[in-house]
Amino acid sequence: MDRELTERQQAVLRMIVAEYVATAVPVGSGTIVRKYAPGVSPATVRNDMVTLASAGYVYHPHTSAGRIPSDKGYQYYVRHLMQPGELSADEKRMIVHLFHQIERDLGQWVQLAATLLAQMTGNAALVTAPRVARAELQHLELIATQERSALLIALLGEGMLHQQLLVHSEPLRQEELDQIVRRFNQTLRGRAAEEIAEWDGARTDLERAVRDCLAELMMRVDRQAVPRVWQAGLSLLLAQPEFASREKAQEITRAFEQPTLAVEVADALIEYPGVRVMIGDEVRWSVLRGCAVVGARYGADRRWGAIAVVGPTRMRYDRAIATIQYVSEVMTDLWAKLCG
Amino acid sequence: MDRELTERQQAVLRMIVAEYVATAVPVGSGTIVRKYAPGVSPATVRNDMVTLASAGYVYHPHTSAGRIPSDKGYQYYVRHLMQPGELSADEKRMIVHLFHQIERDLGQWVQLAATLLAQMTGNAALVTAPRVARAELQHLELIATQERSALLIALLGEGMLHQQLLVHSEPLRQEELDQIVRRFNQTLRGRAAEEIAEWDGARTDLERAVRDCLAELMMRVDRQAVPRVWQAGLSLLLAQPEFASREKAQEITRAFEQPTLAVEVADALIEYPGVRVMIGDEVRWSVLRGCAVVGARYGADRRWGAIAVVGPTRMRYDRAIATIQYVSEVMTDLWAKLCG
DNA sequence: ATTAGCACTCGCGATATGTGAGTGCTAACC
DNA sequence: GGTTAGCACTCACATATCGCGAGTGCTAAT
Repeated sequence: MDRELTERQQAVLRMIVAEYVATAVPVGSGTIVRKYAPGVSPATVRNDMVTLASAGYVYHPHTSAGRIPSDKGYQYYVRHLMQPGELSADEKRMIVHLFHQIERDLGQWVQLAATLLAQMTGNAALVTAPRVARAELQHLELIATQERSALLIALLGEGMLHQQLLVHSEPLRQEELDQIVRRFNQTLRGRAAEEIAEWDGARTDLERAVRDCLAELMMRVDRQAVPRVWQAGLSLLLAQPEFASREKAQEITRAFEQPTLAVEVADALIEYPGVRVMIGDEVRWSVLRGCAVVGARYGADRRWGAIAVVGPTRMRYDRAIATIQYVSEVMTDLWAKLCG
Repeated sequence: MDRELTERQQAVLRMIVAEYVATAVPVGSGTIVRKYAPGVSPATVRNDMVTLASAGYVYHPHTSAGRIPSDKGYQYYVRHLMQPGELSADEKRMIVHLFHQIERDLGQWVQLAATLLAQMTGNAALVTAPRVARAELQHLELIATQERSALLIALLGEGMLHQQLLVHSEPLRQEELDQIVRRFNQTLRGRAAEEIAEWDGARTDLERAVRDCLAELMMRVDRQAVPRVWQAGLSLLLAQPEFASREKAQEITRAFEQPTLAVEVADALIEYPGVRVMIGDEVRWSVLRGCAVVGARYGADRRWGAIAVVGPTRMRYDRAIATIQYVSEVMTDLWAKLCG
């Protein structure tokens, strides 16, 4: 069953994938001959198709229809047949330009990445902000807002700001807070949530309150499996014939509404370097049944975020891979520049 | 044409709206008699229906179908016929509880509002973070991150944090930055972007760089018509029969993907106090054709955010209004507590 | 190994038909 | 005058039927 494919069988599979990705219509032997391989007879192509079908690379929805690549067929295509795509110089310029335009606004470029990926690939995109396994304090600030309350701001190891309200029983003075901030920053830099919670260097009630508030914030960040998530391009997905039926459309929309999905996808992508392609049963999330995911991590050190394109298995893999590859590189560079 | 409706005609309109909202099926005279008004004959109801139809409150899709409320009919219903709904004590408790659970995480409760509104009304929800017409500096912070770059953090009048990267030609020392921060906070508190840009109190290159960076950030906030926007419940909308067709589904999905929509809706809601109901042609955004919007502002002073429920005109208006009413109150209280 | 020939399959769109919920109208009724 | 029974009429919707044609699988010839 699983014996080697001949040259021509591989070519036929490649053609079937290319044609089906482009048209979403089952590909018949006639179409192949007409468009791709003049000089061979349809019957010959049909014979190869039978081989491909019995090996599980293609199938037909019913007897008198053309062939459709199976998940296994797409996997084989991506691994052995596809010639790697490359973004045009113009596109690369545009990407770099867009990212550098908003270079200074840390919050926005993750959202830009999602929009960009969606537009360039014609599919939906998921992007998560970088996350560390364990939050470490990088810098603390306290701002008095009302008489007895202050805003506690923590810059954590992953380079993101987090905030929490601190309410105290006594009136607060900004100078007092500044002093505490200075001491805490000197002493607690690089510490994790538990270490801060157990730290016994707090001398006053207020210091203890700040310590507890900070520890609580960091524990929340640790616990919270939901870093900030961006997505884009759901409407592009709904335009694909795969999601023409109402159930499918609702299913995918619901899937995109739960932020946990993006987080789980990101967790998988963060494990290894490089672009990862998941097709069919390789996509382990049941809500994404029938979808393919192309993604990669970005960032550095142990601070990784993830970018991904989600679409039907009938997808321009070459383009998706090239886009993910390039955007993740640009973001990694930018990230290095931004937070050392 | 526009003469007063009789008691019974009003009752019939109310029944048509109630039944159509519940079932989404055109309402016939038989159904009305069977379910709501035993003792009257279908012919009588039909006569009233003719009156309602010629006054423009109802119509039928074709001759031999039941009646459907028109936009005008819904408007009349909301203004004259509907008995105001009220959330149950349990629901109120739940809302307050959920908001207080995350009370201290300023970033999350706007998102919670969206999810909550969507779930409680069965429609999509839009929520914008509070926004001021003109950004005013409340507090500044600078954190050295790399040798020549620092993170500039500004707490602005609307109570939200904004950040921007500051890159300098000379190495930066945190103590130096702290001094600048102290001076800037004393001098520039309450100032707007232009005032800061024109401020000539900066003495060193670094101070000038900080001033320019801060002014740039605040101008960006001013310029940027896009405050942070949350949405939820799109999948609930797609489950409604109004969006069963592919075009409708794509149209509404695309509408929700552009953040400008939420901003424009919010701008309209911020103008007046109280719950606002927009139906049919009262909804001025073409992408929301055929939709109704129930929304209100929240916050205080000149710092308003907006919450809104977006659904088909066939909507449980009583419930939507009660929910918006209550949630906006809770959020306004919370807001007052959080940022004075 | 390749190809021409051919009978066969079956989804799809077009057409026809029956059904029934619901209407509008008229005339009788209270 | 408002209300109601009676009745012919309308029209979307569901179901059944049918022809078309793209595409297959098999066989036998090259």
